[in-house]
Amino acid sequence: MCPVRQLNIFKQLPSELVNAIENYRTEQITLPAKTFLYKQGEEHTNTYTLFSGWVMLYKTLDNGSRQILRYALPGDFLSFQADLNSPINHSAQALTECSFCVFPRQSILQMFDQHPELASQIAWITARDMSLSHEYLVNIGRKNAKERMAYLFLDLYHRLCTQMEHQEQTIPFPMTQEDIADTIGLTLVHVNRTLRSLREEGLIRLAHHRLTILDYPTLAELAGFTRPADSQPQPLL
Amino acid sequence: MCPVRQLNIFKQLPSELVNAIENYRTEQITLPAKTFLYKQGEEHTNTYTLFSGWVMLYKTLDNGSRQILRYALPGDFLSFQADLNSPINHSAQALTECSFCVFPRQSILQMFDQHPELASQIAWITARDMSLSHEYLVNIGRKNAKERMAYLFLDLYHRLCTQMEHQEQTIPFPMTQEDIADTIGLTLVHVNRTLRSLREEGLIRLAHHRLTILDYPTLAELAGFTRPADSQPQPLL
DNA sequence: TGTACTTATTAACTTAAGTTAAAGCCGTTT
DNA sequence: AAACGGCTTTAACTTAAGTTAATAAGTACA
Repeated sequence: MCPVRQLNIFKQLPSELVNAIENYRTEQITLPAKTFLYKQGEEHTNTYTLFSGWVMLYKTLDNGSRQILRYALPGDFLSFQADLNSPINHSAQALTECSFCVFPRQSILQMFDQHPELASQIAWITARDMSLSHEYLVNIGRKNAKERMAYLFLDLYHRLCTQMEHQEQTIPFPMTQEDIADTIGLTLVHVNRTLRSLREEGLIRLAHHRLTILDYPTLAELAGFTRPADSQPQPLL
Repeated sequence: MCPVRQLNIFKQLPSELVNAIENYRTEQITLPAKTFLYKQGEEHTNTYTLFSGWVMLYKTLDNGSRQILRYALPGDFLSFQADLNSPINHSAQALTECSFCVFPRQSILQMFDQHPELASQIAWITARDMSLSHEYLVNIGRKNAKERMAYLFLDLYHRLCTQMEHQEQTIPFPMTQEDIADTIGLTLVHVNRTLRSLREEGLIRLAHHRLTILDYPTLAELAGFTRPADSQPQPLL
């Protein structure tokens, strides 16, 4: 049984409701790093919540290039899309070993039926993801290489800290420089150059898949990063 | 009373439900072109559905630049954000004269209470907007100027056609070249150059705020545009 | 019907980021 | 510990897009 209680999606629900949900059959699965949870173009019948590990979500273009849409962290809700009957429009690939709770469409349908509060939680979560997606639009559309990278680092740093009560300046960083490039709309080579420059200015340290924020204020100023309001799920309206 | 029945958000609801909703007090307002529905940083207590006209939604950066997030077309749902208690994180400005249905937070709260199906409609709509936002991330992050512009034109063309049973190759185009620039992450001057090039290749005509698609297949190929599945609201799960 | 303002157009020049290519590094496997 | 593969780093060169600036064309309204 999946430890449902700690997931974002269920965090603010009254506990008798959570108990009810735990009684639905939900499967828990584990994936090794680099494997796919699902691939763009597949039919999908499940939705997932990420329980542990990092997942990257991306779209692939006809010309073979890739745009990473989002890094999913523990608690995030995956594979929810407007048209559940169409093939899924992006891929989800594990960056580290990951575990998920699986909700077959049928279970969700039943849960919605019996506990309509859930739908408003889903709306809430989708709206929060939307807001993140808008931030990244601004980031890619209107900032230069250093600013984009600083923003990416701070966003991940913050999302991880709020998720995990994690309070160091160092976070795990499982992505490669190519992943960074495909996230912020640059090339691998330019990411490397920019990284060097941030390093030489003493703003960050990034090595062996660990990122350290050395000068938070300067980095935040550079990124145009304003600490997001601490966003716990809450009654929608 | 707002002609609620035709709005996206209510389209698939059973008609006795729509009747119930029409009984809530909803105000209808009209705004002239170039005025604001709301501005980034304001507290907001209403949500809106756009009934007629075009609205642009954008974020403003500290350095004064602007990233347009989305053009809202008739039927779209506005000002819904994850944290309804925080100041709104973007601005909404009318591009043409617009009319809206206003739903005070209190009305929505009541409606949700009595008709939980509404929440899943909201989730559906938010997920659809999310998908559009992802498309634009790909567009800005991984395409060159001509491709981005071709994509923007085709997206608007399609969204307008599905909305309005509009079946010409010419659509109204109320934005300036500066607006285009702030949508696809380019400068005004480069937009003008790119526009000329598309015009010289006989792909489009754009003048006096009207856009004509002259060579759809070539434009679609260039943009990497695949016609989105006709996305009518539908039962969520 | 002219004046004022906003939008569009073009040219000349600069620069940030892309491309290609070659080494070097690191972790894993045998 | 050698050999392999995937990452990272750097350099040299190219180019797409940015900048600045000047002119022209629309549009609104007094």
